[in-house]
Amino acid sequence: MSETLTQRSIAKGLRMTDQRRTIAHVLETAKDHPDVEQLHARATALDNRISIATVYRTVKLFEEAGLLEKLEFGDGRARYEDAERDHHDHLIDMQTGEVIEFVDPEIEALQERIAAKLGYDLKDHRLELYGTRRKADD
Amino acid sequence: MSETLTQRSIAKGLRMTDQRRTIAHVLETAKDHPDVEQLHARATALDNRISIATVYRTVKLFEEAGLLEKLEFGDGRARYEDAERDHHDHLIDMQTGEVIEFVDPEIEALQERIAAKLGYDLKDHRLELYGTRRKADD
DNA sequence: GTACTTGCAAACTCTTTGCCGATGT
DNA sequence: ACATCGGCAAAGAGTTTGCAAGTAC
Repeated sequence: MSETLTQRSIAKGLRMTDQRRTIAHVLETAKDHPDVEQLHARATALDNRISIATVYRTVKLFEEAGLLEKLEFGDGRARYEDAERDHHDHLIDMQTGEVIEFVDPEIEALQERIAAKLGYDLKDHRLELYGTRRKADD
Repeated sequence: MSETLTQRSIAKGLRMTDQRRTIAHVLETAKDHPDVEQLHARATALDNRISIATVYRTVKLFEEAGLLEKLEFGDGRARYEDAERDHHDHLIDMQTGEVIEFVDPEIEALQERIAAKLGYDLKDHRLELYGTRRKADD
């Protein structure tokens, strides 16, 4: 489970090219939540034979293989993170765009409880929870 | 507080045109979470002098006036709902796109607690919480 | 009357795709 | 060798914007 993204890609039967290896490396070493343009910039810095189309194709490929998780925080750009990392959720500051990761056991239970109340089986559905909190609202 | 969107728009000093009135009416009577294209279709059915550009401009205007809340559920389309409605959160079925509204006091407390733990003052920031739950993952 | 609003079409941003030469296995 | 991949440029989807005519106040 602590294999590299490249190793897991190969294990999934994906063909490993220089471009994919570089993109995988960028993803693995990213400590933030880069969007595709940022991934491309970082990948190109390591190897300039990588087009943005390839970055899009690669992240989609990895996502469909279950290696990456796609995150969409409402700014119109998709972000990706390693699906093998420990589970956590995200809190977004809508003013600054800052992304805060956190883990809270309650939210896990909460999602399960709400899903159960609504008759959703989490084995069959992937659910995402969107909670909004306004500045001075209730 | 139970005024119509049109009334609240006027109260905010916005100029009230036929188009805006119609769009406001569509928003008010919507029981689902229509995207801009759906809003335009419904508005046009009532008055065909409304272009999609005006729908985009109007929802943005209303949002900036604090009358509407913009929802982005990761499908690339923005949705809007009346900001004066009772507070609630959303759970999205990522397979079907179904949007489920719910209220849970715990999630409110949770957001406040996490924000406090991270040193965020909810008076100054609008925070959104994204919780992901995979089908067979933990 | 004047500043604001609208429709239209063009522009813009993010993402996907067709074509064809290049590459992995 | 052969299927697959990648670069490029064009196309798509959703959204924004410049402009000139129209409207609210």
